[in-house]
Amino acid sequence: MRSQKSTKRTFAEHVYDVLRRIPKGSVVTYQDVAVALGKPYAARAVGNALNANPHLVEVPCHRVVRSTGDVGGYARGSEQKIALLTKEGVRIVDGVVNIAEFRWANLSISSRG
DNA sequence: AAGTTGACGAACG
DNA sequence: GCGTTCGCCAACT
Repeated sequence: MRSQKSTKRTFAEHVYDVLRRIPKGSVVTYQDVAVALGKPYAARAVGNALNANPHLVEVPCHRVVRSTGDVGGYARGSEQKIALLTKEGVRIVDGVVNIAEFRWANLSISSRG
């Protein structure tokens, strides 16, 4: 089946596809998502993509946090983002998550797998 | 086509 | 360690 990323679609669409690979109880940084797409410097573009938030319920956008551990922002409010992560088992303190513990390392797209 | 914006990141002071 | 500045990329106007 190859990866469908060959399809034109916007950069944002690829972002949503990557977020769906994030398991419950784990989080990733904007940079990790950008790297997974092959653009390690597109962290801002990733954030911009999530800003549109067209699949708020299907894509776990709340599992994306900043490299500093700060939960960053959320279309529904950072409070909601923190609440969702906490309910999934992610430990958040003062709006900051320990990415050293919860950061997901298998974010690669892997054409086959 | 060109300029502005933004849920970021790293470097500088 | 904290606050500010520059730099990157894609989408929107």
